[in-house]
Amino acid sequence: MTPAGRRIAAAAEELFYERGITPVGVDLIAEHSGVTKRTLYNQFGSKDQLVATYLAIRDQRWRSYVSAAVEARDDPVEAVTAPFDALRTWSESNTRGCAFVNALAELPDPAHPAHRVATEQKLWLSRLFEELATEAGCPHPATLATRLLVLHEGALATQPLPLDTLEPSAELARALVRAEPSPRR
Amino acid sequence: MTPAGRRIAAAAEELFYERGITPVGVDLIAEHSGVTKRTLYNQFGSKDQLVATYLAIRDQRWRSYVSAAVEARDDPVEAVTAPFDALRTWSESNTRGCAFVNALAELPDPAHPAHRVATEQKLWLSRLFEELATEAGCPHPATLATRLLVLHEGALATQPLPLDTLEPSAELARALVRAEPSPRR
DNA sequence: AGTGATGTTCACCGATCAGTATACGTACGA
DNA sequence: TCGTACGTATACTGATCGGTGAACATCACT
Repeated sequence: MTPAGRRIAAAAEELFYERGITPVGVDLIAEHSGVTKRTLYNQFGSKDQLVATYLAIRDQRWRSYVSAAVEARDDPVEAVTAPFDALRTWSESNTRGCAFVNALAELPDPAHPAHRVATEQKLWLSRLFEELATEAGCPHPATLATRLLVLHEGALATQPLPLDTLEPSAELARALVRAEPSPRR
Repeated sequence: MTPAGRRIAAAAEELFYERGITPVGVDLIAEHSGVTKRTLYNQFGSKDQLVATYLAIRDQRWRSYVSAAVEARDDPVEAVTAPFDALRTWSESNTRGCAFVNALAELPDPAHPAHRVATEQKLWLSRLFEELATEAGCPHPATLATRLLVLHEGALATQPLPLDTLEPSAELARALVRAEPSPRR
């Protein structure tokens, strides 16, 4: 990606996330990245393609963030709920909720690339939970993974409320992991 | 509300929910309701006001739906998780997720009436869970209510995924209620 | 010296946006 | 019978939308 392309992507990421996709026009993105609209179209071809790139970048950054939190844990049991710890610090600087859920809300067309990216992101987290649960020796990793995914998404979705849901969700998640017998311990 | 006003509101509800708020113009709503744009503005004054009305109507319908499901339960313990049963049938004909979460994704401005409606809807459900938990004799209704709310929103948010999360969420919710000692039983 | 990629400037396209103006019809209640 | 509310019809405003055309500048690499 060229220098101008990177500036465009950075501006698009911030504007799309903070203000939503539909209400943000390509002119605004070009202006914020100090670039002509012509350059934007030379680099990305269309707004839809720029949206897809925006989501892909976000997905990559988020996965790296979660993976780092998981690998920082030595205890395999603690590693299972590490994504909840990552969610706490992540959402401190991402107060507009999940970019993918928001994108799906704005783009009803299932053929839009946003749907593929969003679905794969959630499935990635689900698989991660299942793998971690298996490594921790939990007897029913698939069931546990589904429960943890629901708790994770629920905590994320209730962030804008004047309730503290993140810590209770993480606490319940840890309880669920501990409740399952861990033969390897 | 006049007959024309009702037709406009009905068309707005369907279009806003199915296609999103921003991409649906007032011309389209007027056309779908068989009404002139002039009539639309005579009745609602502005698009923002129409959006607020749309969300208020949806909120009212949803609360009635959940309340009916709760009141249909004789056992107070089963009543606690009745909103999860309501969610199952509700989401069968509402496949685009939560209208309020979607609206927040499109309307970042916290001053928009959509934010107030959405927040109050979630808090209403939270209070409902707490009241039902209290009536069922649960010793920690506030804690349980937060957990049930997170599970509910999580199940709702993961609906578009090719995973069955609704039934596992409801099952876990019932387990949480049963786990708490119920002195009244 | 030549060539292709990157980027700029500026003007432009048709379509759509939210919202308004004016004038006319129709039904109902005082 | 007269006024008022409800609704229609058509035309219009200025702004913004996503996207394009054409000409020109800069730089690196061969």
